[in-house]
Amino acid sequence: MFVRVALDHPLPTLFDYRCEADAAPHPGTLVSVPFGKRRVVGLVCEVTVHSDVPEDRLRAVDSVCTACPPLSAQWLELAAFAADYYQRGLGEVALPALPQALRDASRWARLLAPEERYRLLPAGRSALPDALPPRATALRRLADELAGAEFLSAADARALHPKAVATLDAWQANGWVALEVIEAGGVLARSGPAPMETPGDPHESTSPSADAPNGHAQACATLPTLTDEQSTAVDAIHAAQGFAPFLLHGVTGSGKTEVYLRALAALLEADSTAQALVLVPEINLTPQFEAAFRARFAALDDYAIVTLHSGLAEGERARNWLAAHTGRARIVLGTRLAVLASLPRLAIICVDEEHDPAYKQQEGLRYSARDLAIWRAKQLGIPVVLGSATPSLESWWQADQGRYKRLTLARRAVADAVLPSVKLIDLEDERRRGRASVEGISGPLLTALKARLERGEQSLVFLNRRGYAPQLACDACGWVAGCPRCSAYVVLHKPERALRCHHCGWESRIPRACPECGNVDIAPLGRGTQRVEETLAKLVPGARVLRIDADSTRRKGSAQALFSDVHAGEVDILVGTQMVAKGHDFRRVSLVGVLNADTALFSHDFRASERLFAQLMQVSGRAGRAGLPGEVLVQTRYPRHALYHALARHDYIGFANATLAERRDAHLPPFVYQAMLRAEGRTLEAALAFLQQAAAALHEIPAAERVTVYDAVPLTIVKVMHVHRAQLLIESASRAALQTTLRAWPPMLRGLKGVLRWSIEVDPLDI
DNA sequence: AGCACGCCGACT
DNA sequence: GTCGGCGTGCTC
Repeated sequence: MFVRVALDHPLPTLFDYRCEADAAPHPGTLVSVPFGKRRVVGLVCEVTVHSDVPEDRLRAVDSVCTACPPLSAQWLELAAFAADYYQRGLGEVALPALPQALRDASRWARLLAPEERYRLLPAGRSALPDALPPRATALRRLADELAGAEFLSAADARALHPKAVATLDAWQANGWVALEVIEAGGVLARSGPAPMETPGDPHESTSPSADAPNGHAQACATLPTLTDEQSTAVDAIHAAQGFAPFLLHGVTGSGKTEVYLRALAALLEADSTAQALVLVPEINLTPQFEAAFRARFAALDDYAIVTLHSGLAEGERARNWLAAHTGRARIVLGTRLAVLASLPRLAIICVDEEHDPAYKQQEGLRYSARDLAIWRAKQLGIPVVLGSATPSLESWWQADQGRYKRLTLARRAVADAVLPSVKLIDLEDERRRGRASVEGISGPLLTALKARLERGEQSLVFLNRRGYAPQLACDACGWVAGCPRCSAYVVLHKPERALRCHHCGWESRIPRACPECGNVDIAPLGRGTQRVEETLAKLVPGARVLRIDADSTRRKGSAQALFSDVHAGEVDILVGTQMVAKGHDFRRVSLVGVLNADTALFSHDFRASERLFAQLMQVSGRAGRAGLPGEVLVQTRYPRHALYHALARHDYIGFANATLAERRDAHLPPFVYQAMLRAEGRTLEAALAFLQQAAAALHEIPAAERVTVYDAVPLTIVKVMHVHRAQLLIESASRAALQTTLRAWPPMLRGLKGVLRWSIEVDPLDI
């Protein structure tokens, strides 16, 4: 017997291996096979009695993974669709979709072994670390690890200190920690009391059901009353038969989450094995959703609700993935990678903030999790709910065409909560009146910030640029600090006293003088979050200013801690990048200030304004969610720009319709379909030459007659890590013509030389 | 993608 | 005389 195996490898072919006839694995099974000099894990796609590969070149399957039941035919079909659509090999799609632990044959046995882990109990949280001798650094580190994560596995503890497990057993005797044993397949046995809600959890104080005792019946008693709009939406989803895509267009704070919760509850109650998939755009949003889902579905056990995202430890990711795969998990909550999870009983998919660009994977297989979610729903004949206050124009257009059913939540769900008032601060006008901004903060914004501080309300200042200043420049000769590996300026990071390249991570110390002319008067140019944080601490005396961005949340779990501080009211002014704009339910924020948004208005990227509008609507939506009157102040030099006018009127529909009309006239997506060929070469010339040959090769593809081919151009950041990059855009009004062309292209491209790497991206977001 | 083989410049 | 640069080619 032979098996045809998909491997994570750029060639799109399957590889044949011999196997024993009586032990032939089913399709969908993981196997370990010899490949060249290595052993790799592959996925069995077919079992046959014949192979075209000469006998002497065939090798035998090494071992078969029994820890994991075979992936279903439907899942293989999903992987095959994604591979075909995004022009990759099946193995390149299927294997990276699996948790790393499953791709390492030496760990298969341990996945079956029961796992022990320790969880810090409230008693331990208050007793530790004061009970420890001040110099017991190893013990303190152990306590820190426990406090910093939900739990600590015995293996991790042992890695920390050889005697850690003995210490943990002693702490367990004290009632400080609980030992949990997870049997294979995810059965949880506890040795201590059930863990309490962690203090500082955002939902403990705000969600009435969080305080309810366990049990579904009790939780039901405290369900929030639905608005008429929410009821209509829930009823429509509930009544859906078969494949039913919904576009849930709900203004910020209109209670889209409640609609997901009700839609899920109906399906999960009707079928005790049904599974639901809920996607969120950012890891940071999973804790808040997880808390809401656990509170609502308290009757389900711990493993019935699992998260899947790249922030999980490998072991936990494997366990959660297996829980989904075996059907034990009823609700899977995750980021884009969760769309490729194996869910044998999937009955509904919700995609929250469906417009968010984060759903587009930007390396490796560049898939759109939202688009794959819709494909999965269609494959299975189930409902899919796309929620957003600012739907992507693609989805909005689908709804216009009647292909998605539109559900509208036009009002905020909390009684008395209305949409915030949006005011534009004309920076030119301020300057003309002699009221210059101080360090980028205009007078009206400063006044508003001080007023909120006096009233004990919180403010959020949004600026989509991290670091201290985007450039460090010399006044005398015009030198600007650049990255030696990339064609980009380096960003000044003041707390770390470093210059850092945001494209490759290169870092250096801040020079004392200009390396070109020796002038010591080099100065930061422009503003990032660090600089604004510093400025606000100076300008608003007494305010507790907190910055949340990719730099301040680099350490694992720190984002959650920072957000908890905001929810607990320990922060007066929150400064942040888009990280703070998305989805968070800040109850005490009544003012949102937007700095420096104008740059996106005149971008060459035709999607820049759509992104900016969505981002500003999102961040505006953080204000006034709990009934406080909310105010949004946008600093701009173009107060008459149509985008800002639509923002001030909260007029997504007007913006969407106008922008769609422009796109139609300009023959841009969603009215054409696009694909991008990118090439990386040692020189720009090599990359461009490759793309020109690639464009010429299109003449040999008949379907390409209906495809428009643009000129090869360098990327905006031409050089990253000493590699030069260029791209070639092709598009067609016919999806089929584009797909046929794309299928024929890679074999030709593989024959071309002179380039380090090339890749095709279908439906690119960044042009 | 890895990982080999293979052919030309700076070091013990 | 070797170590090691990355160009080319193969993996059932």
